[in-house]
Amino acid sequence: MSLEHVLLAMLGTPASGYDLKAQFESGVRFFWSAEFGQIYPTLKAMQRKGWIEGRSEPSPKGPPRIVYSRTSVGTREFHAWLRGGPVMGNERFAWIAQLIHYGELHDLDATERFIDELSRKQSFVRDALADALSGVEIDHPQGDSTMDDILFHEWLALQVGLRAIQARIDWCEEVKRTIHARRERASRKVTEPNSERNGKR
Amino acid sequence: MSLEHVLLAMLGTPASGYDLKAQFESGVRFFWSAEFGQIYPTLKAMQRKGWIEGRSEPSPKGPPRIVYSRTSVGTREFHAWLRGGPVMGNERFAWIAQLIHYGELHDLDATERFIDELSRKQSFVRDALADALSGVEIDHPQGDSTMDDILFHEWLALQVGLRAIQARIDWCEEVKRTIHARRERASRKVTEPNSERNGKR
DNA sequence: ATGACCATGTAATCCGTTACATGATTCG
DNA sequence: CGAATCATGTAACGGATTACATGGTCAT
Repeated sequence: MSLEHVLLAMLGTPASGYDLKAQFESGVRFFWSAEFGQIYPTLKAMQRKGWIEGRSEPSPKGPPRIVYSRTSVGTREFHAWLRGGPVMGNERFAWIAQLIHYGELHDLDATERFIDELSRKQSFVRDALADALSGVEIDHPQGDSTMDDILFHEWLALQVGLRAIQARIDWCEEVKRTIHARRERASRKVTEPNSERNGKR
Repeated sequence: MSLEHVLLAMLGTPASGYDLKAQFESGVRFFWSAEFGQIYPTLKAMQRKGWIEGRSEPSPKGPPRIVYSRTSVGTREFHAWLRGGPVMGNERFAWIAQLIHYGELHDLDATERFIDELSRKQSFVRDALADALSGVEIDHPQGDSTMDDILFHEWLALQVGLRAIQARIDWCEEVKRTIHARRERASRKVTEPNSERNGKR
């Protein structure tokens, strides 16, 4: 289970389940997320395994918090997870599966709307990532040489996230132009039916 | 549930559960996949809803096949799914979560090995995607103008998949250079301790 | 006092993987 | 004969989402 290891990673500095959820919402959310319904039971399971330990602390607002921290066993487990090499999940891209079959609609306008919405949705994520990245880069205008190891790796992760999403957005813009040209050709075929021959197979 | 809709999309041409699994293995596998254990029960559920209907056909090799095809109800459901706009799942990238926390190891060699393996794994997928794409493009050297709607959209999907993965591979290569420079600086700090002052925060 | 936020938790449900069971055909 | 491929299915398990329950504080 990867969630256990992701939480273990975040518990390098002690935090409660509530804190961890908040961290998912702000920043890590682009790469991973989880709901309370999964977080709380998982933390208990990790505690049973001896990877983390929790102590109850009074909270100024609301009920007492349970703040978890990694044990030495947990730290060893976490480092083993890192050194085990990249964990590549079977990612599922429903929107690409949709696009593959969009041709069945024979409606280029619909395809364009689809690409437009895709572009807009991804731009939101891109903007958030770009903000996070520039937050790091204004503090370190000479690049990574002034960053410590922790920040350097966080910066790398932000970079690769931004690159991949920007590549998809660029592709969206390019496809819009391709669609315009294709629609041009299609309408010319209708208005001038005595041209060569239409490309239907 | 997206799997139902993905199967529905694929059943534009009739197929058995076994056929659908084979389609996942070859091509669609980069964007979506499913196991028999999920495919067969899902097909039955879709049949109960009236989205598809199956008829048993004798098979030359092995037991009789159940070939499913979309009903008109299923086709309407499928088109509604397409027109509902891009379905963006909460993608989970465990390897980015790993990378974020890799700084804790304070071991640049380990980071480099991680990036190397990431690059190699992704290159496999890239090569397969590139092959599929060139298969389309050697039949259509003038670009999309000679493709019908179906092929055009399949070509778009292959393109965006390739672009995104290539962006990540390019980033890997760039990071390797960054790491070399960083290691250079780190070793110089050790051999010439009387330089400016080291960048630890 | 109403709603927003703090904080933890359980239960129902669903999605997905793995393992297993069955049995026919074909090729070496 | 044994292995590979064809073909369908069930059961057990694990992972993830959603909904619900509880109850405190704080600001409007």
